[in-house]
Amino acid sequence: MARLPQRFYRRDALDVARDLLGKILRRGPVRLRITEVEAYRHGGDTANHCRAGRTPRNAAMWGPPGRAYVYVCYGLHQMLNLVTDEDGQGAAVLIRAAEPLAGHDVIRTRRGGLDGPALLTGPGKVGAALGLDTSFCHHPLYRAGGLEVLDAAPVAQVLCGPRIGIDYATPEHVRAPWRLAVADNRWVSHRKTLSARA
DNA sequence: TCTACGATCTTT
DNA sequence: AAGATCGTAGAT
Repeated sequence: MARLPQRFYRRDALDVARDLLGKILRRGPVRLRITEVEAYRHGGDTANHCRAGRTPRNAAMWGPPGRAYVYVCYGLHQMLNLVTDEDGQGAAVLIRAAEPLAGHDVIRTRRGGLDGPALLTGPGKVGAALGLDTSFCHHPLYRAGGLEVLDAAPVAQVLCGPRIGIDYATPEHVRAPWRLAVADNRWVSHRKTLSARA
């Protein structure tokens, strides 16, 4: 399948998040099917890294869309985001989980190789599997080479629920069901707090 | 400079 | 239930 064009990302993060489910992340021999995502939206989302304005860390998140925003969490996890919306909005989709399709022999986690069914459920594991670090900030995902996102068949049924680890946000945004996941798939974290979505 | 704190993961 | 582990942001 072809790479997703830049215009795919140039709309609201929640819409992009929904349509990213089932798409393919590729880096070299490694291919991962996206199974769980979170939208960090423009317009006052108090969980969004851009909520307090532009900083050196979040620079890539302000656009242009279709590029990577990677940041370090808890000092050790490399978190992959795909930048969305128009330039200057400060929005992105966090990749929370993925199903390994190819490159199993190359995929690594913090503990070593791919050795169990629970792996790649959690954003830190996705970043490790793709060997990412903050130097991937601004990397264009719609161009050939390095890290790419490929088109694939749409997902039939989607689950949704509140985002994980954002208790610092306002109650409205803590509750917002902006975490989306592929239904009936084992590569999804925090299943208990997900439910059916229209 | 100093300090507090994570869009987490693992082990206990 | 809590420790690991360190870059970032905001305060000083």
